[in-house]
Amino acid sequence: MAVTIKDIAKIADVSPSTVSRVIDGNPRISSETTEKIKKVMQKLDYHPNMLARSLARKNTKIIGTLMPGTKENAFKHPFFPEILRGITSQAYSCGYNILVSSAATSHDEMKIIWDFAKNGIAEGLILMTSRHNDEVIRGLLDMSFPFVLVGNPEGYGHISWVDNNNVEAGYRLTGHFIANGCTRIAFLGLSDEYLVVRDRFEGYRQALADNNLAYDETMVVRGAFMGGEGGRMMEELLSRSGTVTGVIAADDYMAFDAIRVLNRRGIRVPEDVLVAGFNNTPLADYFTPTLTSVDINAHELGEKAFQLIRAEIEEKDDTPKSALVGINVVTRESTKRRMHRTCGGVR
Amino acid sequence: MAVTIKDIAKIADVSPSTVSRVIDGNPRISSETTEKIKKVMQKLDYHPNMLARSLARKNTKIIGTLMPGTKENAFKHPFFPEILRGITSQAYSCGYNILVSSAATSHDEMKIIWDFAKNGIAEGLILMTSRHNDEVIRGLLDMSFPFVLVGNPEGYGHISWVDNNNVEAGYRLTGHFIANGCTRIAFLGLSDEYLVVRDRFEGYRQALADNNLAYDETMVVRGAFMGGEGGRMMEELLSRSGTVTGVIAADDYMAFDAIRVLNRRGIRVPEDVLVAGFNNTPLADYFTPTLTSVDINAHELGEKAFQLIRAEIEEKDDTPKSALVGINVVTRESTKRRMHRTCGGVR
DNA sequence: ATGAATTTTGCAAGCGATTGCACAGGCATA
DNA sequence: TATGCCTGTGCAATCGCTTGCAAAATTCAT
Repeated sequence: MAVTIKDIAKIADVSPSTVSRVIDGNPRISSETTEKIKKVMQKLDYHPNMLARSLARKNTKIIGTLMPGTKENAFKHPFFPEILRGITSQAYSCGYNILVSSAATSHDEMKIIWDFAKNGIAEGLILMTSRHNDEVIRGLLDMSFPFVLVGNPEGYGHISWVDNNNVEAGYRLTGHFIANGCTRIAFLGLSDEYLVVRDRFEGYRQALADNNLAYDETMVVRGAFMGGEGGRMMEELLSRSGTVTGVIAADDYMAFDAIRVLNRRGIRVPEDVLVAGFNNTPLADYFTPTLTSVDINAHELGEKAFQLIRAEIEEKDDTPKSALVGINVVTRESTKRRMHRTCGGVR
Repeated sequence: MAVTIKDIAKIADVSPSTVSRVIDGNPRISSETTEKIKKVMQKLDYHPNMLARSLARKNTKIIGTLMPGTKENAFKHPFFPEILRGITSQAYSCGYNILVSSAATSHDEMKIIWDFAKNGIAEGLILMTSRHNDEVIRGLLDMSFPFVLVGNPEGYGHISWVDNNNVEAGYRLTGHFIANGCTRIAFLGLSDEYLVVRDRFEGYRQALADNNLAYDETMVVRGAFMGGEGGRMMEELLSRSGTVTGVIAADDYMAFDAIRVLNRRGIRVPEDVLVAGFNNTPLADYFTPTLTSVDINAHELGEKAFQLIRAEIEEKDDTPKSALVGINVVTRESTKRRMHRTCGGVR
């Protein structure tokens, strides 16, 4: 088989323990023997067997991750992969490895998490599925298995998490509309399903309030976060009575759909109505008009998540930590106010 | 610590070997003892330690994967994550786990692969970065470490791979144009960097030939596969002399850029020119006009890749295997021929 | 030269499983 | 009763590496 620590020991004429200590960089080994052993390792292209090492040391330097399964068609949203990239890049520079899995059903999801936690292969978990079985979280908590949630921790008690400040995101995007002279701003896609949306909406309300704009329920349309309801919602909005000069959609794709409906009715964006979304999908740059959106810095979300879990594992400090990752409002054509007149609006 | 096989053995009043055999489903254990042991395992919520098991069995049921690093800004392209999903879904149903890593530099990339292969943690590798150091492949081959390449294997000798038939993809897409009455079809984005592109181009040429259309070099514009050169290429094409009635871009994003240039010049798609791309990004459905594109079935690519590597590992048959994954031409507005007149064309 | 103090190294017992082989019973056959 | 053959279990070595503790080698002071 492959070359083992014993082979090295034999050839270098020392004991395996000594070799082991050299691998570990233990200062108790004289520099001569260290040199000698290193040379042998080099020559034989020796790589320590991680499994054996992990077994003996009781640490694997492996973190498990669960990506959203098919149902959430979340992979249409490039931020999950981007989070994953953030995780792996940090992991790499810290000498960790990342185990990924994805499950179609929530039952499988739970099974995977459970295995990761129980079979000793992962030392910690990063959870990035949007909704979790409470049971899973409680289970992990009970066995005090380290994990961090990417997303809003609300309702899960005292756990570690990283997230954007979505209230701020909503607030700042709305502020951008207001700064552009919009006063009749609609919100598309409110739902109870995702906390992100609720928070973004909350930011929207706060911004209105802080700018002395009345909150108008007829400007809010409810609908699923994902699932292509944007068009329907926009139509519903238009069928109502009030004037609309701006539309904030809970997600970029929703905004795209909304814009298409507007165009179909001869309403121009941004000339007549300003529109923006969230998540800053690559699409936003290619759509016509290019879409103003809030970037959530997914890569950083992943990096932070990894840092948190690593800290928890290595420092054996299990008091929950958390981190907020900043957002950027990326302004593009869809909210570019014409200078020569105030925003027109429709109806 | 966690409960071990010995604990189970002690409580069930049998030896660890017997427990081990029950875990393994060994038929030599009587059904009574099996039952008894299973009950104990259940009660203590026992999960075998994968590390120990792997060490003893010399198999880990772990496959390593390398995702493209930042540079290739490949994550803009959702097919990489989609391939990964394909891999993980298959892996899950076969009881395997997937280790992912990503590297920024090709040096790091190589180091990762090397580690995966040498430290005994992965039994096989799925390579999905577009270009590899030949050195890596040769190294893997030399140590006869199982791996499969997602992409064109050309130039690597006799190895396992899965890929689309990109020649066919180009052929069929071009055929679609021709069937719609286009005869002056341009190809945007030819380059030597990626074999995919070369193959797609080859298909384009074959389709022209098979339909008795002359191949015209002035209809081909070279340019980088990724990197936003689509606009520039389209302009270059327009600055040339010939009539153009159709544009095939080597990639969707290129096509989007091209369409924008066309629109800016008052040339309408599809009324004046038909346009299509490859890869069927989600964007294709949202762009105006919606874009005809070739879907590469990334998910299936991933599934197949996993199946291949698994077969190679478990059957210990290291004769290289390969699989082609079918493609679909998804026709959308951008190539929808107006019925009342033939395709106009420009210049 | 001698004993103490300090390095430097080796022994051997794990880590938690697997597995070839031996062994204990039970049963049928001679 | 002895022999042979199953069937079901257990022993103990093994996988490759780590680590507490003790032994050996070296250094230093006296």
